[in-house]
Amino acid sequence: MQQKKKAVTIQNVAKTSGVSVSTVSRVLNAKGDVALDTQNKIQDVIEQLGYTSNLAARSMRSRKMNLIGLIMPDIGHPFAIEVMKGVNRAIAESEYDLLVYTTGDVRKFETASHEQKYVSLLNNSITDGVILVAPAAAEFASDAPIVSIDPAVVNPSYPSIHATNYQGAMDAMRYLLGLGHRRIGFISGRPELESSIRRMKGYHDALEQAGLSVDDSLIAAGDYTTETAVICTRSLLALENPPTAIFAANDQSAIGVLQVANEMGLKIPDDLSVVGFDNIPEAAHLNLTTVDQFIAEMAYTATNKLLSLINGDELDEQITKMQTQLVIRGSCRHLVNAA
Amino acid sequence: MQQKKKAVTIQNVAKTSGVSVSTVSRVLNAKGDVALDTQNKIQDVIEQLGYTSNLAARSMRSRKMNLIGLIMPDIGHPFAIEVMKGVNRAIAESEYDLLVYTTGDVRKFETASHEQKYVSLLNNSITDGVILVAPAAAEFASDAPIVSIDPAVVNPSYPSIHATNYQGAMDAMRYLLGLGHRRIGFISGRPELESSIRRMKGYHDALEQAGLSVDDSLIAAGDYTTETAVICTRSLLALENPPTAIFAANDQSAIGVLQVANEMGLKIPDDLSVVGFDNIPEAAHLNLTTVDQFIAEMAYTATNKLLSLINGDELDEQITKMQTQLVIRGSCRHLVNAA
DNA sequence: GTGAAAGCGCTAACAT
DNA sequence: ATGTTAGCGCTTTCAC
Repeated sequence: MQQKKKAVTIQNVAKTSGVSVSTVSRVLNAKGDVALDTQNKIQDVIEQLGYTSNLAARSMRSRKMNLIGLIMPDIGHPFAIEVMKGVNRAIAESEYDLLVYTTGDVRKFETASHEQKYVSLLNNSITDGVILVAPAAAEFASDAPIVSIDPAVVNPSYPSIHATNYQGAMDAMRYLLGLGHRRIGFISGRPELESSIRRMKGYHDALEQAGLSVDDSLIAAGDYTTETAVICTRSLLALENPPTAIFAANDQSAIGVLQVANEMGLKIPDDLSVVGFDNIPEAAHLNLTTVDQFIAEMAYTATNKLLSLINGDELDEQITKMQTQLVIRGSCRHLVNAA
Repeated sequence: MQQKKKAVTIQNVAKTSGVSVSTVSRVLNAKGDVALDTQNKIQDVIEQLGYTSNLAARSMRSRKMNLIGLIMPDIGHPFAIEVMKGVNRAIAESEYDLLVYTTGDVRKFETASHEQKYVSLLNNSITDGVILVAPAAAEFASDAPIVSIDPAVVNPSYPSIHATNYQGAMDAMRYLLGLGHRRIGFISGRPELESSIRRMKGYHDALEQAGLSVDDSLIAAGDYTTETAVICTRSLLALENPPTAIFAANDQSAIGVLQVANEMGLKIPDDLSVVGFDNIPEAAHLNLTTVDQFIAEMAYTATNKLLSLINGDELDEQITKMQTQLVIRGSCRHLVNAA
C-alpha cells in the first residue's frame, strides 16, 4: 500500500523533544551554542521521527544549499550525457549534490525567454549556482553564480567554457585536404549557435588557405541531428559532381552520413571520407575510433569553475567580473569502415 | 562581468504595476478573475522586470509544481543513463519537467538512511512525485507519490517496476546449455540486491533443471562492476577445470569478461561463450548485439505510472494502495567476437 | 542556553 | 475585481 505518512516538520521535532523550534534549528545548523543534553535529545528525536528539513523552506531563509544545478533541454541526447558525465565526476569529488533540470525535449525548452525562467527557478531558490549548456541569452538575473558551456552568444556576462570550434574544424579540414580531397562537403550545425558558426568558418578558411574556392552547393544546412544529416547527405551525394569527402559539424550528423553511405553501399573511407566532430562515445558503435571525450572534460572544468566561484570570497569582486575563457581543443577523427 | 542583478519578486511586480501581491499572484496562476486591463498591465511589468516566481516559495504554499524527481546515486553510470533516457522520453511527452538528483557517487549516497533524506528533500518540497532506483528501504515518509524501479526489498509499500530477473537468468542459462556447455561460470551481482539474488537463483535452477549439479567454484562474487568482473574472470579461467562459458550478471560484468578474454587471446565464442544481462547500449562498442533497451523501457513505464499516480483523483484510494507490479522480460544475448 | 517573534516569497481564504 | 490577512517550514535577530 502507498504510504500516507505525512512529512515530519521541525515543529514536530520541537514538540516531541520539548524544546522550541529555534533550538532544533540550532542543532540542525550546528551552531554549537546548545547544551549537549538538549543536543543529544533532539538528535534522538530527529532520528526516531525520521525528520528531514524541507528544502523549499530552508532555501527561502538561507543561502548555501550545497547543491548545484545543471540546466539542459534533453538529457537523453548523447551530448547531454557526456556533459552529465563530466559534471557528475566533478561533484562526486566535491561536497555538493547535483540537480539536473530538464524539460525532456528541446521543443518544450524554447528560446532565450525560457532560459531565464529555468535559471531563476533553480538559482534564485534552491541551488548555489548553475551550469548552463549553450545558453542563448547574454545576461541573466540571478542571485547565484552561473557558468556556461559553449554559449551561443559572443560576449556573455557570465564565465564560460568553450571548445575551439574554429581550430577543430580547421584540423578536420586539413586532415581531409591532406588525404587529397578537393571536393569536401559540409553539413552545418544549427545556424544560430556560435559553435556552428565557428565550425563553418573553419571549413571556409581551411579551403581558402588550401587555395580552393568555396562551392556553396557542397554546403548542406544541417541542425546537429542525425535525421537532417541523412537528408543533407542524400542531396550532397546526388549532386552532379558529388563530394569525395564529407565533414559533418557534429557526431550526430556524421552518423547520418554513415547511414546513407551504408544504404547506398558506399565503402568508407574508400568511396567517401567522413569526419565528425565532438567525440561522443555513443557514436562508437558506428565504426568510430574515439580520440577523447572532450565534452565531458569541458563539463568537468565548468563544474569546478562554478564550485570555486561559489566558494570564492565574495570580497573578490574582481574575479567574478572577469570573463573566464577556458579553452579546450576540439578534436576530430576519421570514421573508418568495419564489418 | 558577472551580473549583480537581484532576483525580482512578486512584491516588486505588484509595486511597479500599482496593485497588490495577490492580484499579481492571480494572474500568475491564471485564476481568470482579474480585469483584462490589470492583467495586461501586470503581464507587461512581469515581462519588463523579467520576473520569475521563486520555486522554493511557491512550493511551500501549493502542491502541483509540474515537476517530478528522479533520485540516483551516480548519473555517469551506463545503467543510470539508460534510466534517464527512459524517464526523459516519458516526461518529454508530458507537461512535467524533470529534476534529477544525484550525489555523483554511490559512496556519498550510502544506505537506506540517506534514501529517506533525498526523498523528502524533493518530494516534501519541490516535486510532485519521485522515481527511486533500486531503493533499499521498504517505506518512506513522503507527501507525494513514489514509484520505484527494481527495488532491493521484497515487499515495498510503494508501487514498483521490475524486470523478471529470474526468468531472464533462466533464459540466459538455457541458451548456454543449449549450446552444449556443461561447465558454466557465473559472475554474480551485488549480493544485497534483489535483482542479483534472482539472477543467481536463475543460474542455480537452470543447472538443476538440466540435471547438472552446481559447482561452487564456478561462481565468482562480482558486484556489477567491470573492475571486479575482471578479477572474477581471471580466477574462473585460472581454475584447474575452467568453465567453457560465463554468464555475467550484468553488462558491466560481461564487459570485464571480454576484456580478460581479449588479454588472454581467447576467441569468443569459439574458446569461451559469454552472456551478459541488461542490454545497455554503452556496452555496444564491445562487439555486442543489442536486443532491446529494457532498462530505459522500465524507466519509461515507471515515469508514466508516477504521472498517472500524481494526476489520479485522490478519491481513488484503492488504486494508490495497490502494489503495482509491472513486469518486463529481461533479455539476454550472446556476445560475438569482432575484429 | 533557550524561547519568542519576525520574516523569506508566495498562495489561498476571507473580506470588500 | 481587488486588497487584506494568515500562514507554509524554516533561520535569525533579539530578548531573557
